[in-house]
Amino acid sequence: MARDSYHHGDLRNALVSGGVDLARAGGVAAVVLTRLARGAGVSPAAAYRHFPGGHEELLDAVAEQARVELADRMACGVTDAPVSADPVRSALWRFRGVGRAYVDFAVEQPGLFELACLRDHDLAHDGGVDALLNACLDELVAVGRLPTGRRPRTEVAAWAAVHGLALLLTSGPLAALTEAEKEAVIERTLQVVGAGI
Amino acid sequence: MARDSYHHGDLRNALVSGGVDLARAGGVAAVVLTRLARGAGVSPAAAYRHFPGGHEELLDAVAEQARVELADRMACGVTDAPVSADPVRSALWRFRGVGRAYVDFAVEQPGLFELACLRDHDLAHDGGVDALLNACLDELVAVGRLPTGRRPRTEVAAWAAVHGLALLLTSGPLAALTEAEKEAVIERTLQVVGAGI
DNA sequence: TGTACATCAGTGAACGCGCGTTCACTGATGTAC
DNA sequence: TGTACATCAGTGAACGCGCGTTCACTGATGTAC
Repeated sequence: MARDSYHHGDLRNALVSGGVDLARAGGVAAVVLTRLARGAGVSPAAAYRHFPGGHEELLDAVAEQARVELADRMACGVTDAPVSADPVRSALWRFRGVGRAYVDFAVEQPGLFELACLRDHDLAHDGGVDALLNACLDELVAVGRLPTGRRPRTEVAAWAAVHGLALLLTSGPLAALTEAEKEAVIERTLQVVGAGI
Repeated sequence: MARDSYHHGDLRNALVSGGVDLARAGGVAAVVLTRLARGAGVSPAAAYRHFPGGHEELLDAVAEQARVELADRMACGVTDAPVSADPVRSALWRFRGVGRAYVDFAVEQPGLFELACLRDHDLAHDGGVDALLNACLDELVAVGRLPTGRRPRTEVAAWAAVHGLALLLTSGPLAALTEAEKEAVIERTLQVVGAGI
């Protein structure tokens, strides 16, 4: 954190990764520019040289990083899914894995998850949440599990279910549930979505 | 708003309903104690006589009111649902109606919806969101549409779907959708949930 | 190879805003006698 | 029926905190000549 020379050398990255740490611990509200600068051993004004847009721009950068971590986690959920001889089963496992990863990330990193949901009004970026989800659904169409006619907007339905579940579990009425109960409601929700598409 | 006598007479109610108005317009962030008192024609300190817990207690009261409005709306969604000769179809329409009302409320009153979701960690209150939803699911069991074994935690799955959808539509990436597209994603989501339970 | 100078990354101190909260005090109300 | 007094609902002014943001200024870096 502290530095030797007058110039920091990599302040922008230091601020973003410090912001991720703050977000991990306390969500959006914890990502305070002043505290962040102090954490990097720098005066508050120094941050403005790297983020001309001030706090908002800094928050966007941290949120983007959070989104990358979420997407990574979801990609793992797909990769690590069991593989069956039956391509339909395999596709369902992957679809399930991507949803499961979304919820798991939210439960394990509620602060980062909150950031990831922030100001993400751009649906078009590749490699993001929706791209991964869409790939799974496309595969379900390809293997014949999901009729083409029902493909449109199915990604929204699936996303809504895991998104809502994530919020109910982290910042909602289900936050007080035991681990076992959380596990059970996650399973049931994924089951309903898997059966309903 | 302005008053004639030195004593207001009904300040507590005036503050709560003023809070609802502010929330309707700007969500939680708009429910500012100072502004609220000014709106009621009263000094800020006066509010503390009716809400010893200060801002937090006031917010709780406003949130409770928002929850009542949401529950009313959901009750209408059940009441106004089409009735069929087939009890299974009727039960499904009512189930669908309750979810639809939840999402509609969120879309039409995003500010109030935000309040309603705030600090509602009490699942046990009757007449609330979960009570209405549970009643619909119990009916689906009664008419034989939902096997008893699958009844547990199904209310969470259904809630999660409409809750997530509501948030994606109001404060999420789907906020920019056209009315027609919103309508379509709501329909598809309700369809998936209805089919999946 | 050294020197002048533009440029860039920092300092540190302070400002300002919004908001929740407090405090000593006052105006009205109602009740005991 | 009137009067003293406790009680309660208000006033208004100010405090304090947290935080984003700004400004004049300084320390380091690198490049032209």
